[in-house]
Amino acid sequence: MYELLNQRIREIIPLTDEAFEFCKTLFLPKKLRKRQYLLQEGDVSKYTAFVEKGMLRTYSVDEKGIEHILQFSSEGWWVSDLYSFLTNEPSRFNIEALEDAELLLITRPSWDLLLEKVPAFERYFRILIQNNLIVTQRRLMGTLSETAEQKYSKLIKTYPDCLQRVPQHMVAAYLGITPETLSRVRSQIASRE
Amino acid sequence: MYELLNQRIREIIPLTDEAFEFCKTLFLPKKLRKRQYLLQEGDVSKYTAFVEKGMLRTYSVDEKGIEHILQFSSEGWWVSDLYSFLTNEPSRFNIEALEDAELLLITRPSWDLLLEKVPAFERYFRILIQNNLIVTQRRLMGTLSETAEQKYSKLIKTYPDCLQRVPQHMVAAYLGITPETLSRVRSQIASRE
DNA sequence: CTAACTTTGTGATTCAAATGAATAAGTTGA
DNA sequence: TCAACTTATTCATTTGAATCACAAAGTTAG
Repeated sequence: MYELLNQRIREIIPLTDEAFEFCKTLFLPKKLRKRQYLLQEGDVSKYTAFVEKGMLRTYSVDEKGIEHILQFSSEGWWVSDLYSFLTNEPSRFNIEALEDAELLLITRPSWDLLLEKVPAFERYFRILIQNNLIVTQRRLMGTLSETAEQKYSKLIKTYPDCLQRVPQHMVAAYLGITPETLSRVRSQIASRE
Repeated sequence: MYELLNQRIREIIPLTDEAFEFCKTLFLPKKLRKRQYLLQEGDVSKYTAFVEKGMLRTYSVDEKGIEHILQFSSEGWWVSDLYSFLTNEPSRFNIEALEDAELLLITRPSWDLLLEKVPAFERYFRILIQNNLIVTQRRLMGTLSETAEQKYSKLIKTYPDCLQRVPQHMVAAYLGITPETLSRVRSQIASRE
């Protein structure tokens, strides 16, 4: 436990052992069974979580009852509803474990303390959020310009592993297409080879 | 000049006058005429710009030649292609002045220096990027779940001023719909009142 | 001032993907 | 172990928005 967290942080910022020991004290280990929720719509996102093991999805449900997936989070990634975590407003998102998962949770007060006591973490989170912004901007532009097939093709190139672990109808909910369309796209691609 | 920058920074982080004086030395004032480009596709984004005056758009052109607008930037906002600025890779975006504009430019080396000498700026940019990520995530989810009319209605609620300054076909390119569809949506909304 | 260009609005037609419906295979748990 | 649920596929039909085409009003530069 904590090895992956340690490793991921040190890939981005240098950190003394002492600082990491302090960091560790702020996290709360938590296990989730498949289909358990880290966050449900209407609740406040009390924690930001680092994923040690497992796979989660962050999704919202629109007025027609259709689910839309914001992101999948596997080992080494962070997950929360940033807006709710920062403002204490109720979240519009659900965060659900798709596999049994092991998480490290940090509360808002602990997170503030971490940023205050170890200012290098301002840089760490700035870079993390920056990278997230870049991929989200790209996904947004792709959503506006690409066909269903192009979106799927790009996804299998970028995250081939994710598709092995996630059911197809959730991949469709991530791409913003119906499961039927995804099924058709896949069979078309397959027939061309 | 610099008053707006000063004000916007101090809304988010406290800063000594000395630190702001240093900060000022790192920026290069630049005027753009309407239709001039700050960045063109294929070039590296050498600068991040703070908008003192005017309105710009950041857009990309897809393989069919259709323009898609990532963002509009008016007074008090920052603009650049973050990815290109950080990696020195050629940009896929164009940044164009929609009105005569006054900018404050900062290069990557100066930006690094600013972060190094005044670490509070790590926090400033972290918060800035964080807010940008939140609105981009919302826009992405809206793109996946909303109809053309819902997207437009939300936009006029959120940025009513922007619509006064930007031609309709660019609003359409921002929403990811055609100018014809936008025209129809507008007349439908108007006829309902 | 006016010709060229930009911007907005409407109509007819087309198209990609959604919807609705049915089936079958795979998985889960009592 | 077998019923209940989940998942993936394939069909016919519908639909929201794109595309094509044109007109008219507004703006700009020489």
